[in-house]
Amino acid sequence: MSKKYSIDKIFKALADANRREIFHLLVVATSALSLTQITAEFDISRQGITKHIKLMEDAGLIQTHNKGRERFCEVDPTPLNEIKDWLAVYDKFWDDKLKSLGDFLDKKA
Amino acid sequence: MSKKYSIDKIFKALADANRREIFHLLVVATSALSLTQITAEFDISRQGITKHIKLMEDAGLIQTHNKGRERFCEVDPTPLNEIKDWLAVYDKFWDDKLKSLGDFLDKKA
DNA sequence: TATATTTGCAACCATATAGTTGCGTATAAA
DNA sequence: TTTATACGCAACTATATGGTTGCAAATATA
Repeated sequence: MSKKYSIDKIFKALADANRREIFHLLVVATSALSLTQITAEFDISRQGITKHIKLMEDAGLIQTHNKGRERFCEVDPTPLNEIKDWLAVYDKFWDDKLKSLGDFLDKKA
Repeated sequence: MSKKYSIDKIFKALADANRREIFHLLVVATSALSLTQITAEFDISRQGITKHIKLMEDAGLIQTHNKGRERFCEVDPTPLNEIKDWLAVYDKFWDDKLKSLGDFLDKKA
């Protein structure tokens, strides 16, 4: 089970409020949205949106497909698992640490 | 319960392999580490490390204190909760969606 | 066919990032 | 007191980021 996406790119993609809003918009949308539709929800230009989409696509968070002259975007939450896995390592570490502290205290008692 | 740390800064702090390694080093360390001690583990200069530490300190992921001529760093995992909270929103969203799909199918059956 | 819409590409700008080096200063050790 | 260590500050470089505009091409509509 090799890592499909770069965790650097995933963290970077999420480290921007506009991109997180785009992500949110695509999550709650009932269907794929075109670049123009997404642009309509923001104060930045279409090219700005395009760049954000590109970055998120490279991170695996968004998938796109062309239909006619339009380009539709939809969200793919899979890469979020990389972040969850990264976090889980430390949760486990601190959990184990607490447990061994408990064992230590039990022995003393 | 207001958000103490900027989620932008937290994501940004973690979006760099060197910084994640510094974080890891400080997690597994049994005590606080000085800048020189941290620098010894990396291929970049002390000033480079200093800059990374600053960024992580601004994100709340590291706390520092001076002792004599040395500056000690230790990790603070609290800001990771901001990320967990952010992720949880979407977990809940998709969970609810699945549940209502289940309800829908139950009614049809 | 002529016009309007959606997009991509390229150039550009300002600022941030990731890194360096040099130097001065404070603290500790000889 | 002299020397060595740990650090901060400032300047500098190269590249990335977040944004813009203008223009051309493809597709849809009148």
